[in-house]
Amino acid sequence: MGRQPCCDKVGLKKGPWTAEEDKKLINFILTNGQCCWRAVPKLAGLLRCGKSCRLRWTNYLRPDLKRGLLSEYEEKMVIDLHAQLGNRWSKIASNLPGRTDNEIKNHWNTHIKKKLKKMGIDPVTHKSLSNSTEQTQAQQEQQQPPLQKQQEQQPFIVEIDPKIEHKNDQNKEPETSFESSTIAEAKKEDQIMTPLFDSMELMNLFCTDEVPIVEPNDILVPCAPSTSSASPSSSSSTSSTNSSSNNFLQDLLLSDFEWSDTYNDNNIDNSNNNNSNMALWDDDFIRSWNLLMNDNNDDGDGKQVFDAPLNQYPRMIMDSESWANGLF
DNA sequence: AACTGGTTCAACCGCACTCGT
DNA sequence: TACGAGTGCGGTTGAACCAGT
Repeated sequence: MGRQPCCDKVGLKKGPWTAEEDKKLINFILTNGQCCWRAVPKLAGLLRCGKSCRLRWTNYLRPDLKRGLLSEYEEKMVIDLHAQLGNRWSKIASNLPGRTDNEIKNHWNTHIKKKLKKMGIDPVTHKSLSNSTEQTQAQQEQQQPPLQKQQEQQPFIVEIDPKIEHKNDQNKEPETSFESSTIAEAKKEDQIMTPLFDSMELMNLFCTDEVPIVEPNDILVPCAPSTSSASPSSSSSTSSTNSSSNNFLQDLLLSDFEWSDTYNDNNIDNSNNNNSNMALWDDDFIRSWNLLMNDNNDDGDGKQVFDAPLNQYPRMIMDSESWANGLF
Protein backbone atom coordinates (compact mmCIF):
# COMPACT_ATOMS: atom_id res chain seq x y z
CA MET A 1 0.00 0.00 0.00
CA GLY A 2 1.39 3.33 -0.92
CA ARG A 3 1.67 6.18 1.42
CA GLN A 4 -0.82 8.91 1.07
CA PRO A 5 0.60 12.19 -0.07
CA CYS A 6 1.41 14.46 2.80
CA CYS A 7 -1.34 16.73 1.71
CA ASP A 8 -3.94 17.14 -0.90
CA LYS A 9 -1.93 18.63 -3.68
CA VAL A 10 -4.87 19.87 -5.67
CA GLY A 11 -4.97 23.63 -5.60
CA LEU A 12 -1.83 23.94 -3.60
CA LYS A 13 0.77 26.45 -4.59
CA LYS A 14 4.28 25.42 -5.44
CA GLY A 15 7.46 27.22 -6.20
CA PRO A 16 9.11 30.18 -4.59
CA TRP A 17 7.45 31.70 -1.59
CA THR A 18 6.18 35.23 -1.75
CA ALA A 19 6.75 37.82 0.92
CA GLU A 20 3.08 37.67 1.70
CA GLU A 21 3.22 33.96 2.32
CA ASP A 22 6.26 34.37 4.47
CA LYS A 23 4.52 36.93 6.56
CA LYS A 24 1.55 34.68 7.02
CA LEU A 25 3.71 31.80 8.05
CA ILE A 26 5.82 33.83 10.43
CA ASN A 27 2.80 35.48 11.86
CA PHE A 28 1.18 32.16 12.48
CA ILE A 29 4.19 30.57 14.09
CA LEU A 30 4.87 33.58 16.23
CA THR A 31 1.31 33.51 17.38
CA ASN A 32 0.85 29.82 17.83
CA GLY A 33 4.28 28.34 17.97
CA GLN A 34 5.25 25.36 15.91
CA CYS A 35 2.49 22.87 16.01
CA CYS A 36 1.28 20.22 13.64
CA TRP A 37 2.74 21.23 10.32
CA ARG A 38 -0.05 19.62 8.45
CA ALA A 39 -2.47 22.02 10.03
CA VAL A 40 -0.31 25.06 9.63
CA PRO A 41 -1.21 26.01 6.07
CA LYS A 42 -4.91 25.82 6.73
CA LEU A 43 -4.72 27.75 9.95
CA ALA A 44 -2.31 30.26 8.54
CA GLY A 45 -4.34 30.74 5.41
CA LEU A 46 -1.69 29.43 3.09
CA LEU A 47 -2.20 27.44 -0.05
CA ARG A 48 0.84 25.34 0.68
CA CYS A 49 1.40 21.87 1.92
CA GLY A 50 2.53 21.52 5.49
CA LYS A 51 5.78 20.05 4.42
CA SER A 52 6.52 23.07 2.35
CA CYS A 53 5.75 25.30 5.30
CA ARG A 54 8.06 23.35 7.55
CA LEU A 55 10.82 23.49 4.99
CA ARG A 56 10.38 27.17 4.46
CA TRP A 57 10.50 27.79 8.17
CA THR A 58 13.43 25.57 9.00
CA ASN A 59 15.51 26.48 6.00
CA TYR A 60 14.78 30.11 5.64
CA LEU A 61 12.53 31.82 8.15
CA ARG A 62 13.83 30.38 11.40
CA PRO A 63 15.18 33.24 13.47
CA ASP A 64 18.44 31.61 14.44
CA LEU A 65 19.70 31.02 10.96
CA LYS A 66 22.95 32.49 9.85
CA ARG A 67 23.24 33.96 6.45
CA GLY A 68 26.01 34.02 3.96
CA LEU A 69 28.72 31.69 2.95
CA LEU A 70 30.25 29.29 5.37
CA SER A 71 33.38 30.54 7.02
CA GLU A 72 36.62 28.70 6.58
CA TYR A 73 36.19 27.32 10.02
CA GLU A 74 32.71 26.06 9.27
CA GLU A 75 33.90 24.61 6.02
CA LYS A 76 36.59 22.69 7.81
CA MET A 77 34.05 21.41 10.23
CA VAL A 78 31.81 20.30 7.42
CA ILE A 79 34.63 18.48 5.73
CA ASP A 80 35.68 16.70 8.84
CA LEU A 81 32.16 15.86 9.89
CA HIS A 82 31.47 14.59 6.42
CA ALA A 83 34.49 12.35 6.72
CA GLN A 84 32.97 10.90 9.84
CA LEU A 85 29.31 10.92 9.00
CA GLY A 86 29.04 10.84 5.25
CA ASN A 87 26.08 12.53 3.62
CA ARG A 88 24.13 12.86 6.80
CA TRP A 89 23.60 16.51 6.36
CA SER A 90 21.24 17.01 9.21
CA LYS A 91 23.75 15.58 11.63
CA ILE A 92 26.47 17.71 10.19
CA ALA A 93 24.20 20.72 10.39
CA SER A 94 23.42 19.98 14.00
CA ASN A 95 27.05 20.65 14.77
CA LEU A 96 26.98 23.95 12.99
CA PRO A 97 24.70 26.36 14.76
CA GLY A 98 22.59 28.45 12.51
CA ARG A 99 23.18 26.32 9.49
CA THR A 100 20.66 24.07 7.86
CA ASP A 101 21.21 20.69 6.33
CA ASN A 102 20.04 22.06 3.02
CA GLU A 103 22.50 24.88 3.17
CA ILE A 104 25.37 22.61 4.03
CA LYS A 105 24.39 20.12 1.40
CA ASN A 106 24.30 22.85 -1.22
CA HIS A 107 27.58 24.27 -0.08
CA TRP A 108 29.15 20.87 -0.16
CA ASN A 109 27.97 20.18 -3.66
CA THR A 110 28.84 23.56 -5.06
CA HIS A 111 31.99 24.57 -3.23
CA ILE A 112 33.62 21.99 -1.05
CA LYS A 113 33.44 19.14 -3.51
CA LYS A 114 35.28 21.19 -6.06
CA LYS A 115 37.82 22.40 -3.57
CA LEU A 116 38.60 18.90 -2.45
CA LYS A 117 38.92 17.67 -5.98
CA LYS A 118 41.26 20.50 -6.76
CA MET A 119 43.28 19.50 -3.76
CA GLY A 120 43.41 15.96 -5.05
CA ILE A 121 41.09 14.62 -2.40
CA ASP A 122 38.21 12.39 -3.19
CA PRO A 123 35.19 14.13 -1.67
CA VAL A 124 33.53 10.80 -1.04
CA THR A 125 36.32 8.90 0.64
CA HIS A 126 38.31 11.89 1.79
CA LYS A 127 41.41 10.19 0.55
CA SER A 128 43.79 11.11 -2.21
CA LEU A 129 42.38 10.49 -5.63
CA SER A 130 43.67 7.08 -6.66
CA ASN A 131 44.15 7.77 -10.34
CA SER A 132 47.06 10.00 -9.72
CA THR A 133 50.54 8.58 -9.66
CA GLU A 134 52.31 8.15 -6.43
CA GLN A 135 54.57 10.96 -7.36
CA THR A 136 51.84 13.42 -8.02
CA GLN A 137 50.17 12.17 -4.93
CA ALA A 138 53.21 12.98 -2.96
CA GLN A 139 53.29 16.39 -4.50
CA GLN A 140 49.69 16.92 -3.65
CA GLU A 141 50.24 15.79 -0.17
CA GLN A 142 53.06 18.18 0.17
CA GLN A 143 50.95 21.01 -1.06
CA GLN A 144 47.76 19.95 0.58
CA PRO A 145 47.82 16.89 2.70
CA PRO A 146 44.74 14.74 2.78
CA LEU A 147 42.38 15.17 5.59
CA GLN A 148 43.73 12.53 7.87
CA LYS A 149 47.19 13.83 7.48
CA GLN A 150 46.00 17.31 8.12
CA GLN A 151 44.55 16.15 11.33
CA GLU A 152 47.78 14.63 12.42
CA GLN A 153 49.73 17.70 11.60
CA GLN A 154 47.42 20.30 12.99
CA PRO A 155 44.87 18.35 14.86
CA PHE A 156 41.65 19.74 13.70
CA ILE A 157 39.31 17.13 14.94
CA VAL A 158 35.66 17.81 14.70
CA GLU A 159 33.95 16.01 17.45
CA ILE A 160 30.33 15.13 17.29
CA ASP A 161 28.10 16.48 19.93
CA PRO A 162 27.59 13.53 22.22
CA LYS A 163 24.14 14.68 23.11
CA ILE A 164 23.17 14.51 19.52
CA GLU A 165 24.87 11.28 18.79
CA HIS A 166 23.54 9.49 21.80
CA LYS A 167 20.12 10.80 21.13
CA ASN A 168 20.25 9.72 17.55
CA ASP A 169 21.80 6.42 18.29
CA GLN A 170 18.97 5.33 20.41
CA ASN A 171 17.77 4.18 17.09
CA LYS A 172 20.09 2.18 15.07
CA GLU A 173 22.02 4.11 12.50
CA PRO A 174 23.22 2.31 9.45
CA GLU A 175 26.75 3.45 9.30
CA THR A 176 29.48 2.85 6.89
CA SER A 177 32.31 0.88 8.28
CA PHE A 178 34.47 3.91 8.00
CA GLU A 179 32.40 6.16 10.11
CA SER A 180 31.04 3.58 12.45
CA SER A 181 34.45 2.52 13.50
CA THR A 182 35.43 6.07 14.16
CA ILE A 183 32.37 7.02 16.04
CA ALA A 184 31.85 3.80 17.84
CA GLU A 185 35.33 3.84 19.17
CA ALA A 186 35.00 7.37 20.28
CA LYS A 187 31.81 6.51 22.04
CA LYS A 188 33.38 3.59 23.77
CA GLU A 189 35.97 5.78 25.23
CA ASP A 190 33.30 8.28 26.05
CA GLN A 191 35.47 11.04 24.86
CA ILE A 192 33.78 12.22 21.79
CA MET A 193 34.11 15.77 22.85
CA THR A 194 37.68 16.79 22.96
CA PRO A 195 37.85 20.46 23.62
CA LEU A 196 40.39 21.31 21.05
CA PHE A 197 38.76 24.60 20.44
CA ASP A 198 36.89 26.52 23.00
CA SER A 199 34.67 27.99 20.40
CA MET A 200 34.06 24.56 19.08
CA GLU A 201 32.96 23.36 22.44
CA LEU A 202 30.71 26.29 22.77
CA MET A 203 29.21 25.75 19.40
CA ASN A 204 28.54 22.12 20.06
CA LEU A 205 26.43 23.01 23.00
CA PHE A 206 23.92 24.41 20.68
CA CYS A 207 22.34 22.13 18.22
CA THR A 208 20.14 23.44 15.52
CA ASP A 209 18.04 20.38 15.86
CA GLU A 210 17.34 21.50 19.33
CA VAL A 211 16.02 24.85 18.35
CA PRO A 212 13.31 25.55 20.80
CA ILE A 213 9.79 25.72 19.70
CA VAL A 214 9.38 29.37 19.12
CA GLU A 215 6.71 30.78 21.25
CA PRO A 216 5.29 34.19 20.56
CA ASN A 217 6.45 35.56 23.83
CA ASP A 218 9.94 34.44 23.00
CA ILE A 219 10.12 36.41 19.87
CA LEU A 220 7.76 39.29 20.26
CA VAL A 221 10.34 41.59 21.64
CA PRO A 222 10.49 45.33 21.47
CA CYS A 223 11.63 46.29 18.08
CA ALA A 224 15.19 47.26 17.76
CA PRO A 225 15.92 50.86 17.18
CA SER A 226 16.40 51.34 13.54
CA THR A 227 19.93 52.48 14.12
CA SER A 228 20.90 49.04 15.22
CA SER A 229 19.59 47.43 12.15
CA ALA A 230 22.05 45.81 9.91
CA SER A 231 24.85 48.10 9.27
CA PRO A 232 26.05 47.30 5.82
CA SER A 233 29.43 46.52 7.19
CA SER A 234 28.06 43.58 9.07
CA SER A 235 27.32 41.92 5.84
CA SER A 236 26.48 38.31 5.62
CA SER A 237 29.65 37.36 7.29
CA THR A 238 29.58 33.89 8.59
CA SER A 239 31.09 34.31 11.97
CA SER A 240 28.33 36.00 13.77
CA THR A 241 29.62 35.61 17.27
CA ASN A 242 31.66 38.70 17.18
CA SER A 243 31.93 41.19 19.92
CA SER A 244 29.26 43.43 18.58
CA SER A 245 26.76 40.67 18.33
CA ASN A 246 27.59 39.55 21.80
CA ASN A 247 26.17 42.77 23.04
CA PHE A 248 23.19 42.42 20.90
CA LEU A 249 20.60 42.07 23.61
CA GLN A 250 22.04 44.92 25.52
CA ASP A 251 21.92 46.98 22.42
CA LEU A 252 18.30 46.17 22.14
CA LEU A 253 17.70 46.89 25.77
CA LEU A 254 16.55 43.36 26.21
CA SER A 255 18.58 42.41 29.17
CA ASP A 256 15.65 40.62 30.70
CA PHE A 257 14.95 38.63 27.61
CA GLU A 258 14.90 34.93 28.18
CA TRP A 259 14.47 31.90 26.08
CA SER A 260 11.73 29.50 26.75
CA ASP A 261 12.28 26.85 29.37
CA THR A 262 12.88 24.30 26.73
CA TYR A 263 15.74 26.22 25.39
CA ASN A 264 17.17 27.03 28.75
CA ASP A 265 17.00 23.41 29.74
CA ASN A 266 19.02 22.51 26.77
CA ASN A 267 21.65 24.94 27.73
CA ILE A 268 21.43 24.78 31.43
CA ASP A 269 24.85 23.34 31.79
CA ASN A 270 26.39 25.79 29.48
CA SER A 271 28.65 28.06 31.36
CA ASN A 272 28.77 30.30 28.37
CA ASN A 273 25.09 30.42 28.12
CA ASN A 274 25.04 34.02 27.19
CA ASN A 275 27.27 33.48 24.30
CA SER A 276 25.28 30.70 22.86
CA ASN A 277 22.19 32.76 23.14
CA MET A 278 23.90 35.58 21.47
CA ALA A 279 24.75 33.39 18.61
CA LEU A 280 21.10 33.12 17.89
CA TRP A 281 20.37 36.76 17.92
CA ASP A 282 23.03 38.37 15.94
CA ASP A 283 23.05 41.08 13.37
CA ASP A 284 22.19 38.68 10.66
CA PHE A 285 19.15 37.63 12.54
CA ILE A 286 17.86 41.13 12.83
CA ARG A 287 18.59 41.81 9.24
CA SER A 288 16.96 38.69 7.99
CA TRP A 289 13.86 39.35 9.99
CA ASN A 290 13.82 42.85 8.81
CA LEU A 291 13.96 41.55 5.33
CA LEU A 292 11.06 39.29 5.91
CA MET A 293 8.92 41.81 7.56
CA ASN A 294 8.96 44.26 4.74
CA ASP A 295 5.55 45.45 3.97
CA ASN A 296 4.43 45.42 0.41
CA ASN A 297 2.76 48.69 1.07
CA ASP A 298 6.13 50.22 1.44
CA ASP A 299 5.86 53.68 0.05
CA GLY A 300 8.26 53.41 -2.80
CA ASP A 301 11.15 55.04 -1.08
CA GLY A 302 13.52 52.75 -2.81
CA LYS A 303 13.82 50.24 -0.05
CA GLN A 304 11.89 47.69 -1.88
CA VAL A 305 14.05 46.42 -4.61
CA PHE A 306 12.14 43.54 -6.03
CA ASP A 307 9.57 43.43 -8.72
CA ALA A 308 6.22 42.31 -7.61
CA PRO A 309 5.94 39.34 -9.94
CA LEU A 310 9.25 37.99 -8.96
CA ASN A 311 8.85 38.37 -5.26
CA GLN A 312 12.33 37.32 -4.65
CA TYR A 313 12.09 38.73 -1.16
CA PRO A 314 15.33 37.21 0.05
CA ARG A 315 17.07 40.02 -1.64
CA MET A 316 14.88 42.84 -0.58
CA ILE A 317 15.85 45.59 1.71
CA MET A 318 13.98 47.48 4.33
CA ASP A 319 14.13 48.93 7.74
CA SER A 320 13.18 47.94 11.23
CA GLU A 321 10.06 50.02 11.41
CA SER A 322 8.44 48.02 8.72
CA TRP A 323 9.04 44.91 10.77
CA ALA A 324 7.35 46.49 13.70
CA ASN A 325 4.48 48.00 11.81
CA GLY A 326 4.04 45.71 8.92
CA LEU A 327 3.25 42.44 10.52
CA PHE A 328 1.46 42.90 13.77
C1' DA B 1 22.96 44.48 -26.12
C1' DA B 2 22.18 39.70 -26.80
C1' DC B 3 23.32 35.18 -26.24
C1' DT B 4 25.19 31.14 -23.95
C1' DG B 5 26.90 28.08 -20.65
C1' DG B 6 28.00 27.46 -15.92
C1' DT B 7 26.79 28.16 -11.02
C1' DT B 8 23.97 28.69 -7.08
C1' DC B 9 20.45 27.63 -3.96
C1' DA B 10 15.48 27.46 -2.66
C1' DA B 11 12.15 24.22 -3.09
C1' DC B 12 10.26 19.77 -4.31
C1' DC B 13 9.91 14.70 -4.13
C1' DG B 14 9.75 10.36 -2.25
C1' DC B 15 11.41 7.23 1.05
C1' DA B 16 12.46 6.27 5.95
C1' DC B 17 11.59 6.80 10.50
C1' DT B 18 8.90 7.69 14.85
C1' DC B 19 5.03 7.57 17.53
C1' DG B 20 0.37 6.87 18.93
C1' DT B 21 -3.49 3.80 18.72
C1' DT C 1 2.07 -6.53 16.18
C1' DA C 2 0.11 -3.86 12.59
C1' DC C 3 -1.25 0.23 10.85
C1' DG C 4 -1.60 5.09 9.74
C1' DA C 5 -0.39 9.89 10.43
C1' DG C 6 3.12 13.09 10.95
C1' DT C 7 7.73 14.41 10.41
C1' DG C 8 12.68 14.15 8.99
C1' DC C 9 16.10 13.39 5.67
C1' DG C 10 18.79 13.22 1.48
C1' DG C 11 18.74 13.45 -3.52
C1' DT C 12 17.23 16.08 -7.30
C1' DT C 13 15.34 19.86 -9.93
C1' DG C 14 14.80 24.20 -12.05
C1' DA C 15 14.66 29.20 -12.01
C1' DA C 16 17.56 33.04 -11.16
C1' DC C 17 21.89 34.80 -11.44
C1' DC C 18 26.53 35.58 -13.28
C1' DA C 19 30.50 35.69 -16.23
C1' DG C 20 32.36 35.27 -20.65
C1' DT C 21 31.96 36.05 -25.56
